[in-house]
Amino acid sequence: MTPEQPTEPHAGHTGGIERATPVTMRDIAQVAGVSVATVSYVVNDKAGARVGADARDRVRNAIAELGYRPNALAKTLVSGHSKFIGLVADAIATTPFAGRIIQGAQDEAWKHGYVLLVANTDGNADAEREAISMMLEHKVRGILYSAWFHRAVAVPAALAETAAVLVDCYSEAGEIPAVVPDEVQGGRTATEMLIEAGHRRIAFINTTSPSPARIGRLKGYRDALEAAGIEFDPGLVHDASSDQEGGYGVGEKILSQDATAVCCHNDRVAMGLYDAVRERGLRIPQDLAVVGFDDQEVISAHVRPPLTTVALPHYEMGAAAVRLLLGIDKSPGRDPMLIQCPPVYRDSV
Amino acid sequence: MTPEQPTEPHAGHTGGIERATPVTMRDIAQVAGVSVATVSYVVNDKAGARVGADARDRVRNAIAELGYRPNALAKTLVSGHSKFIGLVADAIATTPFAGRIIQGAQDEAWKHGYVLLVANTDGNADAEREAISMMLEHKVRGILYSAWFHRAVAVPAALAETAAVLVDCYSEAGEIPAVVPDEVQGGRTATEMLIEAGHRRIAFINTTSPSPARIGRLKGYRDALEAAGIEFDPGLVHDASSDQEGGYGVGEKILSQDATAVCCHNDRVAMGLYDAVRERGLRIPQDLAVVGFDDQEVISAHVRPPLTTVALPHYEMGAAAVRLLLGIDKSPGRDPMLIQCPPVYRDSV
DNA sequence: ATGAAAGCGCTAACAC
DNA sequence: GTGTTAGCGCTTTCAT
Repeated sequence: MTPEQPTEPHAGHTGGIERATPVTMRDIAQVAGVSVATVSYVVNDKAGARVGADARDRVRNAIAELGYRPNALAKTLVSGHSKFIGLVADAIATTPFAGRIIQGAQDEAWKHGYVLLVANTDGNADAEREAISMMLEHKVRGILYSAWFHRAVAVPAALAETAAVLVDCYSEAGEIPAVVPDEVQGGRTATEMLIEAGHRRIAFINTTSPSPARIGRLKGYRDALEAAGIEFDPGLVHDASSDQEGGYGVGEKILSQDATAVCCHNDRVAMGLYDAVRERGLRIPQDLAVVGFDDQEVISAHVRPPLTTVALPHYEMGAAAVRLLLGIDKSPGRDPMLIQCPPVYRDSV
Repeated sequence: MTPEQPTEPHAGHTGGIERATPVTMRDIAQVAGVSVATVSYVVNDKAGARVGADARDRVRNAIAELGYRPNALAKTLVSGHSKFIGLVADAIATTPFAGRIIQGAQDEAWKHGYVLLVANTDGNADAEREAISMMLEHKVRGILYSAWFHRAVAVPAALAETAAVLVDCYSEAGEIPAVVPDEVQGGRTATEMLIEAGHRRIAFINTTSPSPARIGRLKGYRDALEAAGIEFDPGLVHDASSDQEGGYGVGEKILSQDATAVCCHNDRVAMGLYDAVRERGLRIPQDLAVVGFDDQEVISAHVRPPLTTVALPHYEMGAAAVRLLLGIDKSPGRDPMLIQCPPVYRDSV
């Protein structure tokens, strides 16, 4: 050990729970009696790098002995690009939905050697700016900007500084690629499940808030009706807030009609409707067939009877967004990429 | 512009959605006609660095003009420590719980200038090893290892290589600091809400799976009973699976007893119990008062009547873990740090 | 008040 | 086959 090579490496962090001992390539080189270049070659299994078997072994041993970990940050400095993908979300915790986007993105990113840098912003513009700025400073490969429910968003200007993909949201201008659920297909699928079960008088509970879901799912409903030769009856379409209370509230109106089935805006609405139906001593699906939307598992899989529904493809959107970002999938031009909402068959139809 | 300074910066990434133009400190220095050292000083507002007002202005202008962003990675290389905190989760998407841990951790980390590197492992040991390894290579300040429900875990060996804190789980050996919910206090609080409402015959639905929750909450229940001078009746304690089906299943048994109130293992159990109660034409809370546990908002806030419950402090656990990791809070020795489970008053009591 | 230069850990020419 | 060396973008002494 030469005197210039201090035994004591740089002091560890102070405060908090501690750790020290950063073992570097130089340390390995020294112990193995080779140059850092050689160490680099064996660490990276460099193709076309001719390293002697003995040297290779000595390096391997030294690595095992000293517990060497390559410094990904230094690597990044050299190569110019990091293995980070940023994900800015407006509400990680509110619903399991954001979680599924994160998981889809993370799994797909992982496959390609990338890691997720996540930031929650609660929709706060300042937090958003800061988050994006921090990601940019960390030289992310790109940024996924996600919303927890499908809607148009005002894209933060800083996003233009890097590759970006919108997840479960889109920019009206269409300047940034987006991945969103196929609401129309979802609405159609939900309705078809009912039609296939023989229903002809199918009510539709729509949300009161203007959104792609409101427009798209209704269109899907009408498309399905039309395809089945069933005439659309506007009287069967009801607006309600998109939660349990909303579903419970329109229950009476629907039950007083001659509908035999209902498409609900989402699972929560269906859950409220269940209560209304039960209160009147009626049964699902015998007296009224119900289909939900979202496949919010805590609800749909466990109400009585378990709810037949259509799943919102959050996981797939996260994954697709990463593929788009990485150039593995091709962007479908200026229009958002539509992800299918698959049917989930349970017992309410 | 000297010939050695190519106008065209390093080629951007290829494939995927592109971006280029990494503006460096050298570019700024050149444009501002100063040295990189000076640029560094003004960028970091270095205390005690004497920079002329004119030079400072020129640098500022150049930064604005060229759109310079400091390279956080290079900074890290120099300083030795990064601003990353790793978060390894076993199930980001399954429940909103993991999301709340992430959010708590991320908010607290953010406050101290740290960013979260998240990895999902689905409980897969290989994925876990890889995730931790990747975090170590990125020289994280420390790692948060979290479970989505409170339990003992086998701590991956690699965790020993860095600062680590367990979240919503603990190691039997106690070698790593942990942050967990105070199950006993939670059980006591739940029971007290009932006692305060005048109930004396209080049933308790426990989970069938062995866990700190199973043991702790029951103890809290008994503590509360004892403190109120109510004798513990083992016949009032029922085991059931910890979901809606479980709650529904024990409903009949409980209703056939003379209990006037029930502590449920969690909100899902309570939701199932609601169904059983309703089926018999009984009302909550008039005929039976119910308290849940977890405060799983989609359920608790929206069943009819809204459920009085006790919240699992996921957000706080995430935040506390970060504070522990950073040395802002002190670790309570070998025992896990207990986080309070606060009561949430709604209408089922 | 400002600049030159060393060096953080690593990769990739290019020597030998 | 293996070593030397020049950076990657930045911070920080130490001169000037």
